[in-house]
Amino acid sequence: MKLYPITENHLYIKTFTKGKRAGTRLFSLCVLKDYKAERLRRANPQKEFLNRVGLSVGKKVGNAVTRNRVKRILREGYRQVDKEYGVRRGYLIVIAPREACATATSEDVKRDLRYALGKLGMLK
RNA sequence: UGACCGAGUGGCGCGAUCGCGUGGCAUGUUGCCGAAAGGUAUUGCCAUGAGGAAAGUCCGGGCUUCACAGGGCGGGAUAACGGAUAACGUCCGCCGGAGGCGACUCCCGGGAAAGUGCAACAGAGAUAUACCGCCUGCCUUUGGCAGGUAAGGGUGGAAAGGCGAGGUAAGAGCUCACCGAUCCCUAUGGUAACACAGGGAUCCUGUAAACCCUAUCCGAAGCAACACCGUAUGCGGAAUCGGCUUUGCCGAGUGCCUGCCCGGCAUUCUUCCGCGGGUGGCAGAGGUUUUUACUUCGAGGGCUGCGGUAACGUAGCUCACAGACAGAUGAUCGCGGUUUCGCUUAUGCGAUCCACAGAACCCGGCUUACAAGCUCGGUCAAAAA
RNA sequence: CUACCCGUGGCACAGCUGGAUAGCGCGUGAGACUCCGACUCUCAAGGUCGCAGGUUCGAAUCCUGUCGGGUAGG
Repeated sequence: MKLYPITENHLYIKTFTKGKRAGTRLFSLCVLKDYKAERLRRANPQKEFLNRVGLSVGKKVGNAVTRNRVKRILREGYRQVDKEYGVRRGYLIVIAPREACATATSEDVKRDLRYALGKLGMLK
């Protein structure tokens, strides 16, 4: 199950302003229904709905090495949560880490992701 | 043993599971996005996948385009000397100066005698001067006026090189000896800067990291360069000329060469330019080949030999090494290593730490950041022998 | 990638070109005024001029390097 990134800036803005939010100590997470989900489903050979995940890591988090590490841990955490609990498909998900994320471990990130996604009713 | 100086190395390792980028082979769909060019998707296997600074973007080059014609002005950079190099503002050696007991370190190190500018306050006076003082003359003699003087006082960062003798009314490089500084000549050493010795001339404040002068070098822009493909529907901008002796010439306009001028090139028509898409550039370059593959070259890496004080050069062998575009290296576990701490006779056990930091066209340097650990060479001091 | 700007008391700025006093406003503290506050007035404290080196008699200012922050263009 590969992760599809969000590549357009306007989708980030739209998700932040119109989507549902859930915040934890480590990050703030926004979810919005994907209008192009049907098209993405048709492009996929399995004909499944997909989630597009965007990571908005600001310069406040740290230097380039730290920002890359935060993104890797978040992707790994999302992958494991999706594998163990199952995330509902057809949504745009934007995750904006806070500064505390720079020192967090992967266990912390996974736990917070599960909490935030569960709060928004995204888990099956 | 302690303190210190210089140079270099190093950048945690191995294994298992899950996951990611790129390339290849197979598998698989005739799907999805797009006007087109083109792009993209499933699964499996194999290969491969960040640094010494990838960073800052401070210099130099390759590469690409501009018409890779020219001249002048302007602008920028460098600054003892010799060498290395593709090139450099880099590196090596060396000279001079400064610092240190020493190993050694530091220095934007041309010209102030081409010209201009500036030097607050203090001081009489800041590039030219007479406040006190000294001397001479005159007068109406507690003193005043005129002239001479740069020795002494005081100010200042700097006051006409220092000191002694002669000289003088008093003085003064005014003259002379010695010393000092700058320049020139000769001899010796050195490729040279320069050193040392002798002779001559001059002695004139500092500042060029003020303008400037001298010598040398530099065309401009940058991979968002640029090339090719596509250009449906569009958006923005420029021009739609004039005269004559009419297949043309001249003027004018526009665009470009260049920041400006001269000079030049293109164009003047239903056409040109810019923007919006994609692929390449892009993983060193060239050649042969349908591909695979082979081979050559180089400013690539490693090892060895030779030359050179060194930077470096050269010969042989060997290796082939990331390439994205929301941006790929991570997570978990196990074993081991390193630092520190605690317990322990030792062994050992437990905890802890492992930095700075992420390629974006590519190289050579500089600068900055950096946890331990390790190696080599040298200096000084103390003690012991 | 290229071009450029700014770092000065706690805060926002001037002074830099053309070198010689570090200054203004707000804020802080004390005092005066008032029955008490506010306003106003007076006084005071508070500055390695981002850092390091250099030029100079003398550097916030000039030069070089460096650190941090920011702007514009394609």
